Amino acid sequence: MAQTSKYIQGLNPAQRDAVLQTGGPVLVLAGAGSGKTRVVTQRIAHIVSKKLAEPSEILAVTFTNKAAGEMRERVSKLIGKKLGSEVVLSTFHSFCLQVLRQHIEHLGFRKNFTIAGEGDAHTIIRRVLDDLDGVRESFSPGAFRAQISLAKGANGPADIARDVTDAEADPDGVALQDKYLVWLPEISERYQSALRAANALDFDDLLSYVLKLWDEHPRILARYQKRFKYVMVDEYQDTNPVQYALVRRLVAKHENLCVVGDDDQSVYGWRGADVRNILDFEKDFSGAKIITLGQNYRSTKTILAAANAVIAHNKERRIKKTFTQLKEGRAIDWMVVGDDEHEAKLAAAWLKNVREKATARYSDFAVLYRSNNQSRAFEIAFRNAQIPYVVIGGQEFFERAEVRDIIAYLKVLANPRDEPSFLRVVNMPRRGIGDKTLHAVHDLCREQGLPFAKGLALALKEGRVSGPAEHGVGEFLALLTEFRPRLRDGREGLADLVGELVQRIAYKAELERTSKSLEHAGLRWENVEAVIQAVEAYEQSAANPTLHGFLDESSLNSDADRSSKDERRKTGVTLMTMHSAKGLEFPFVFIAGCEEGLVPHERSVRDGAIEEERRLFYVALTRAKRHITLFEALSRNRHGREKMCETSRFLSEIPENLINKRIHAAKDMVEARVQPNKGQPRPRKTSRRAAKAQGKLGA
DNA sequence: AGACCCAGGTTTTTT
DNA sequence: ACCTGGGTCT
Repeated sequence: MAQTSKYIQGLNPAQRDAVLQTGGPVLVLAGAGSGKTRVVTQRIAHIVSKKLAEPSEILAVTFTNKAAGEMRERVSKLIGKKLGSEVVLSTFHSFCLQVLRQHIEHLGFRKNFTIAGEGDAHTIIRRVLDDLDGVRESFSPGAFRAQISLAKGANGPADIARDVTDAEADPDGVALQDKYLVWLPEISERYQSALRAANALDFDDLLSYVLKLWDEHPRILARYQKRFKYVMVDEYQDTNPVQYALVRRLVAKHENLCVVGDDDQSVYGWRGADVRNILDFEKDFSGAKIITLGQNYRSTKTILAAANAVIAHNKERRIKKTFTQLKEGRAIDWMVVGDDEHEAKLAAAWLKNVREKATARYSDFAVLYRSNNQSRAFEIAFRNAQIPYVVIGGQEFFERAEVRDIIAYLKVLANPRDEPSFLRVVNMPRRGIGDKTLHAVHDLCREQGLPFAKGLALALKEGRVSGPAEHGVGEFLALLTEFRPRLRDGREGLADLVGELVQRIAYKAELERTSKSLEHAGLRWENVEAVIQAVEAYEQSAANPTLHGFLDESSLNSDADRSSKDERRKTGVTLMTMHSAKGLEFPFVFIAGCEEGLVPHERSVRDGAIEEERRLFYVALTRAKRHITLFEALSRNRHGREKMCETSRFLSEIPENLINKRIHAAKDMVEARVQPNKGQPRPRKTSRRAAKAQGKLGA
């Protein structure tokens, strides 16, 4: 140990290599459960302790705030709180936001720009489509939004242009659903200029504008290159082309780049992640060292063998051997059930059974499914069986209408040009300001390049606002003029001010007026109170709290709910999608809906994305430490129709000796299965009832 | 402005 | 089945 760092103790040889290999580009291929986070954190500690760099000269990038938080905690445990806090450890987006808060004026934005969330982006696109004849009727805003985001993450507008030229060159070759590509450049351009006019950036802009900044201002880039002697990227298989380009620029000087990831766990291709980044690493960074962390510390031999066998069917991958020294464990159980209801009921009974036999806690179990709507049956069954549970996913806190209302007020106060936010609050609560007034003001602003609030004031002064709107406009302007300086000068508490603002607009009364029931209004009011609490929490934690600081944090932290969910996860069964399960582990994992159409999903089959679906199934399997139960339904309620299902192809890829198949469904249904589509027509109810009756025998 | 009705769509999610 | 969004009527 004489000359090695104390931070390599207790590591296996591969992990040690990864920690010690600090110079030059390194790819750490970290199989599931191979102690990846441990390697990254110890590597940072090693660099600091060997004085290879100051903590502030190390940049570690993750994808989620949660991952960043956990990593910071673990680094702090190793090198102390003070040094730990100096390491630049953040998500791609928050790192880029910091860069832009300093330099955005080079790109023609004002320093007080706001971030347009998904809701804002949607609103802008809707308005863009309204201005274009005939587009709104044929296409939904969502399709454009998704496509624009993809293009911006891919390589900027150039990619859109190329797609469209292809489409125009061969109009007949374009599938009907791709016809909207023709509209894309126009809409994309209008969307971008609307954002620019609003002095706002969407999430993709945060990244691509940093790239632009660095490319147009090499001296700014040089400062960052010089500062960050060591750069690490977690979950590298999830990076998109823009993120790849950012990393590439940043490390061009020192070339001390360490990326960590697992190509077999790349499940975000549909949102722009490019597996080639990890597959081609040594081509992109010459002289790269590749270190494989193959030892799995999580799962039994059975589970790992099953997962390995499944993933071996993929062609596009780096072959890596993963192994475990843990014991054999119990065979995987494969439950064949009648339908989705039966699936959930059997799962509940089976769960209780396993919990008792293994003296496990509810929190040791997770139910994983492909799509969120599958949670419903489990929620009902678990409630009936008195099994505590938490559903992860669904609507995010900051996307709820009442929360967005309050945030929109704050955004307008922070950035008077923020048009989507402005339009959201100008007549909320009702002030008699309708379309007529807004159109007039909008034109005025466009003519003179004024922020909305200024335009509103001018319109009022010039008598362009008439009738009931006049009073309302005056009231609204008074609100802005009063609160803007008070929020800006920082003499009063932020949370207090927000509370006062909410009072002033009589928001509680507004909720009571617009809600279906008083109870519903109460729930929504709780969310408003939660916003104020979030402001308070931010004020406590930030060194120098500002309104912008809070808005930035809440934009980039849409999962403010997360901590409360994490708390509840400690007491109950976790219900979530396979995607959200990535990075987590549970002693007992139930995988629901192992059928063609769900895993792999029918749309992925159509798009030819089978390998990604297989990786998703692999992720699901490798979440389990002790035991997996697979559920397969013979028929399933899809969009209100009962449909016969076929077994997921992935189940046949698991060696038979690792599986214990049990048929719980009614015999006649199993027989009907032999010829799935030609089976004699049978009233749906009958088979359902049969399945239910049989369900009681389960477990 | 708000209630009501019909049509369409429906994977995965973070920032 | 269920939710959203848009259009229409009061």
